[in-house]
Amino acid sequence: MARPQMGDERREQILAAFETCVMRAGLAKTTLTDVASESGLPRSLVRYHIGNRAEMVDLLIDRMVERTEDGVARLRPKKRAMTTHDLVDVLFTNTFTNDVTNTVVNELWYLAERDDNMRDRLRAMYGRITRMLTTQMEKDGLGSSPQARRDTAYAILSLTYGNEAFQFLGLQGGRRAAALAAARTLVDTMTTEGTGTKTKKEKQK
Amino acid sequence: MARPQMGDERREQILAAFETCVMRAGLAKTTLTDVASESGLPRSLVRYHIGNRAEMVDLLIDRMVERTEDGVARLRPKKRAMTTHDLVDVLFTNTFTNDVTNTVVNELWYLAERDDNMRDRLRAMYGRITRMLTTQMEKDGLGSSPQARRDTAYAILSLTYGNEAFQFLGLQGGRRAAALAAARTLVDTMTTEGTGTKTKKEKQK
DNA sequence: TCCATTCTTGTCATGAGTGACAGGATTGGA
DNA sequence: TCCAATCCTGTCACTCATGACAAGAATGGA
Repeated sequence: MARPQMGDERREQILAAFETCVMRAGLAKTTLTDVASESGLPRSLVRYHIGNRAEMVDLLIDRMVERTEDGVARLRPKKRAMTTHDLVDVLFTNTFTNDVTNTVVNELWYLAERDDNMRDRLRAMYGRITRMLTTQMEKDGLGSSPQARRDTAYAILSLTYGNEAFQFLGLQGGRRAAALAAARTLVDTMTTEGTGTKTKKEKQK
Repeated sequence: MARPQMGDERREQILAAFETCVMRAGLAKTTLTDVASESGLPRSLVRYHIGNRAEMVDLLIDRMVERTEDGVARLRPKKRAMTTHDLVDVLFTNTFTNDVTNTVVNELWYLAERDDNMRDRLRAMYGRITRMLTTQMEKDGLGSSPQARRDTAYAILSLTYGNEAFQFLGLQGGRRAAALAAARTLVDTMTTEGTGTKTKKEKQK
């Protein structure tokens, strides 16, 4: 062949610039020209390596979903045995905490409003987190049935997501702790497996 | 004077059309031409009555905030005395349940991402709901301190909001009940006022 | 009737964003 | 040296949304 291929590097460079632009102005308002000047490349070169705007957006979406899924997956191998409480803690402190990823993921939610496929992808993403929670609960002997575990996991995830939204809104400064405490309460009030007794007043050892 | 003023009617007509367009395609992608053809008016007439695009958007925002606040305010005079549980029920079943308003409010959240003023308005809106909750809790003798009440109210609101998001996502069909149950649990696990006795348990701190 | 006010129509210039493409430059291998 | 793949540059035409405005129509009061 001939000239060495710069394609991958260029694409990376362009997508990074794209992210920066989206962060600054939002997806809808980011133009090819913006991305070009942000990346220091002429627009035609961006077009050459990335394709048209739609393709560029698709690439960004893949990138974001992949990154988030990786983040979620990395939670699991937490060295020593993990309790449901630990997992909940991690959800509140790590998962939705990265500004740049978060902002772009918000864009994905916005897209999902009118894009079935995007909705599916998000659903899969959060479904995975839910499953991770229920699995952990089961390991810990929490919940009287799969249904009960799913319910609580769903509530916790909702709480996490809503908290993140209001946190961003700046509705009071330090309310994250309150949401976390509430999530812990939800875990504590689950019935224990087998016995069917409630742990309501039981301090978790 | 002279010709009768159509201004108000026209503006109403236009804003209604605007809403429909936003519902269909999103705020960013809705053009003056879209609104015009949706309302059956020529574009220049839309411009005459509404002004430029920015002013039109401002009007829509006012309209949405006002409508939501009205909806919230209307929760209060619920005939007979209301319990905190009732209020929570209403939050889950009534507040975030109107498709058209909801979709547009979502747009407001999206705007808030990069608009300080919008963020302030949303904060005020949800702050009002929070206050309504804490007030009711106090009436019912729930919570050991204003701080505790605010914490729980915040958690419940987060839960409500997150649930609404996932509900929209279609993450499982009927999980709304699970979120509501969780919210009720949070209320039930509050300490009671004055006596210092616990409703169900107390292990927090 | 006249007229000021308000509404309505149609058209234009401008600018932004996009996709397309012709042609040049660079590079490693035959 | 030559060649072919790959990368890069500059420019063009097209579409679309916007703001501006001139000119006309309707209407109720003086």
